[in-house]
Amino acid sequence: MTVKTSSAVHAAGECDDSCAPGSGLDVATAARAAEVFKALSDPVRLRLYTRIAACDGETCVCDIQDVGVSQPTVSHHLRKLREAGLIDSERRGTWVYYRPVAGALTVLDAVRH
Amino acid sequence: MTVKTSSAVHAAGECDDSCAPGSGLDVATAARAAEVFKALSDPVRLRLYTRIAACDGETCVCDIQDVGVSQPTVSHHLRKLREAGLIDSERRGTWVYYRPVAGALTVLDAVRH
DNA sequence: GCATTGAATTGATGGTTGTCAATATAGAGG
DNA sequence: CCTCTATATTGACAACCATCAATTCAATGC
Repeated sequence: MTVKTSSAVHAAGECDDSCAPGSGLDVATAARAAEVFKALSDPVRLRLYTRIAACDGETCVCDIQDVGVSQPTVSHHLRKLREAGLIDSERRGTWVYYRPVAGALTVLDAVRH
Repeated sequence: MTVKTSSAVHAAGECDDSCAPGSGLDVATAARAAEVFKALSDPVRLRLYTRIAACDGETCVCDIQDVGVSQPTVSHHLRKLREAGLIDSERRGTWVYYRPVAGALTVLDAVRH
């Protein structure tokens, strides 16, 4: 249902559900998708992730420290991304390497309708 | 994270930037994209948006009140979505109608690769 | 005018978040 | 052993957020 002229489309105290009531995401999908969106909702975190994801291989943490925040803050954001399942880390000697988790962003397609 | 064989890839005190240093989002784009992600980072807000976006036309607020939270909270979330530029509202008589802003999600493509 | 209904705002509250300084942990190399 | 360097963790603090009850605003109808 689309247009409704300002004439009395609605009965008293009742409004027509013009659009499908079951439309939109279900609760479970919305919860999971919201987690991913939340993980990417910070500018610093977004830049960290896109830099990691831009690499086909892996990225050394030492290469992505220049994002304007302190080292502990970078570590904090990387942990958030890891907990959200967007990236994966691996220690090799002194350095730690990060790489994107394949298919982690497919949940976002649920929004593109 | 799993430990791997430690072959000395890095020289002492210096780490190779194997990936392009200019990769990832620039500061401005990241800031804008993060706003959109943040607007969609709440389960309730996500369901509200997807229900509005699922409609080709417009959606009456009265049709999307059943998301498990109180009426003021729904209004609060709709305001957030409006401030983020994702939806648009219009009052017609007693009821208020919402519709998605076209192309508001194109920013998200910056992350998909 | 008054009463009613739908939606937005206000105020308060408990919880979460981003940030940094300080500290801890882990490995490499004496 | 000890020192040095690279990440991670802890603790603290201000800012923000999601939620609801109470109230206000807007429009309709009597």
